[in-house]
Amino acid sequence: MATIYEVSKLAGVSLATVSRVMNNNANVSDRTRQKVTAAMQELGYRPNSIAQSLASNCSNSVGLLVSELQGPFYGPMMSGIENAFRSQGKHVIIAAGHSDAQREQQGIEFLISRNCDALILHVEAISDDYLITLSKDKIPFVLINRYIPELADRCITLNNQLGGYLASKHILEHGHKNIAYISGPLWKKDAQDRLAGHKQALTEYQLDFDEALFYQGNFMEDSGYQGFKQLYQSPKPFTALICANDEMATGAMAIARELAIQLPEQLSVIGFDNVFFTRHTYPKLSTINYPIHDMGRMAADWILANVYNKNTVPLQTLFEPTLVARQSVIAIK
Amino acid sequence: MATIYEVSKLAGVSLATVSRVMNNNANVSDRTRQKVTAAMQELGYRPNSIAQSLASNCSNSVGLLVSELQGPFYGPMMSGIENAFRSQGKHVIIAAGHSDAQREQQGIEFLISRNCDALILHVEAISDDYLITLSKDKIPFVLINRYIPELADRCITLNNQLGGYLASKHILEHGHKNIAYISGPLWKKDAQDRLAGHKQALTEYQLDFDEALFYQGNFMEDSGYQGFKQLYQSPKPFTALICANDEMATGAMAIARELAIQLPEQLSVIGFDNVFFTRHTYPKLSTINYPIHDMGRMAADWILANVYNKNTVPLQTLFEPTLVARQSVIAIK
DNA sequence: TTGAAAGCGTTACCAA
DNA sequence: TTGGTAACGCTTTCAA
Repeated sequence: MATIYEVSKLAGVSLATVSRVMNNNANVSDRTRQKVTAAMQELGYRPNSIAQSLASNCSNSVGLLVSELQGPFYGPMMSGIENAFRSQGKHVIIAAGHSDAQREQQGIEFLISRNCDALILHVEAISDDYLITLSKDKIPFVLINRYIPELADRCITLNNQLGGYLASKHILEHGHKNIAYISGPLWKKDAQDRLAGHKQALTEYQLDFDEALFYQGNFMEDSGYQGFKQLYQSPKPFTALICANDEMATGAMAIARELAIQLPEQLSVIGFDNVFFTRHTYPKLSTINYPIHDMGRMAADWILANVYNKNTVPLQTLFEPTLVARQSVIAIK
Repeated sequence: MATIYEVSKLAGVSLATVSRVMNNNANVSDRTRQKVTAAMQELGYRPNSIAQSLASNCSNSVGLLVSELQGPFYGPMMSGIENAFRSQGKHVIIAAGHSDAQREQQGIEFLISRNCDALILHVEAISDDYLITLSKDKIPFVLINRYIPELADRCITLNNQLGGYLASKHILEHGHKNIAYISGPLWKKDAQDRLAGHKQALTEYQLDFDEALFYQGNFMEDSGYQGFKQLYQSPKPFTALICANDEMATGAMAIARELAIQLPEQLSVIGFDNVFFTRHTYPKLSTINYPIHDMGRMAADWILANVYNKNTVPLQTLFEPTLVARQSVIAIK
């Protein structure tokens, strides 16, 4: 591989000059620039990005930590992020944290050891304290789907409470009064907020929240399955079910069908997230849109602006969910 | 950040010695090793991986090019790969090629410019010739889901023909005789092979392949939808539908339902790939399992063995599909 | 506008 | 078993 040294020799200029035309930075005369460019072409020169990183103290890489590489939620987020960075010549290094505090921490350390210029973190289990401490290090990072007051400006979040409210309101508007709710694990802030939104809507409609119609799941399909089974066995009847995410809604629909419940005639169901497979369920699942792709893009923009000093779109940290009404919610008879 | 130099000073040894204990390579006396380790600890020393890369001419990074970061297929593959590498201290840089020749090529060049030690490529549009030429460069790579005779030892593939055969046989065993087929784009080898397997099964059952019951889709959901619509309008009746992947099967099921066709009573459907959402369809989709996670892992193992000289599991390049019988295929009445 | 030279933080070779 | 020192391929002052 040709080096900058060979280019400079062939072009009859100094290293510094070659470096300048590469970064088309300083003032280089047209004539010189041409000579250098020609030499590069002739040698098929490609700058060594590692050497550039070492000399400039900038690796042009950003670390991305997600809970899972698979599953419907993170794909669109990664996609938005990769896109934004690649067009700017930055690359993204991925790691999975598996919603486990220790593995998340290992992931972060791994990414740091890779000399990333910045981090995008979708972490769930790691403590606020750890992140606050981390923010005192020199490595910049942005948080997706997590709000820590001390780090407010780098938290890109969804208004989960509003989402929960919209879901419940949609159900309530269809005349349902006996509504079951399967939540996410309540140690997670988003699960809490979605539930809070639900309660808010209930209050608005002068309905009481009924513990007997509540089940705490873990955001995974199977807990929707188990949750529904349990709720169904309770003496309380209900005509609608709100699930705090689409995966649990899918699990619930599966068991409902096994129990020979007609959907949506006998039971209206609504999910949350609007992952792509909600289009594949039958009936098509009504849900709340989580603009995760855009939020990923925004995280990338934040870093482009704050770390790489690029001009980007105006930064935004709070995103709004919207209702996606499909066919799984119908008016009560 | 502490450097190796400060460590050497604090420990009272040379740079070389510190480097040795880091790579716990050469013969270092216990006493010296201890001193150095203590010094590292005291300074909170972390090696600079960029400098290591430059000096050792090894970036410890491998590039991963997939068609899409989102969608159900690539997640499990990326997951298998990331896992295998991280446990070995390698990191993976991702890029998307979007099934477009030019973007795939740009992706490869981008990854090369990042000084990856090796590449894992899931490319569809780029030509064999390009890849053969690339193989003459010094950068090693392995191909997933693509077979090029000249590069046979680095092609990790599925026996797609067998898969197509299994799918059709499953349908045939249930007594169906009028079978429609929605294929992938036939410029893709996997689409061809799956179709060939279908024809093979047909022959075995002494049935003719009927052009009127064939539609060429593009592996995307909507082409399943459109394909079914068209097939259904043709005068030929059919009792079973084979789709060359699960996404198209989902699209087909959606329109079938719109047309008030009872599934699976009036129409049996089988897909291909066994992506996770096949569990969410109704009826649950029978399909052919594509062990993409394992194949990703194997690609990683190949690189670990051939590029990083690690001992791994025995290498395997050809994988076998298996039938996953669920509820979308029933015997003809 | 250009060049010389000192880094950047390691590894790896050659001596001792 | 250790140390000295030249790479690795660039960027970035500082001078000219």
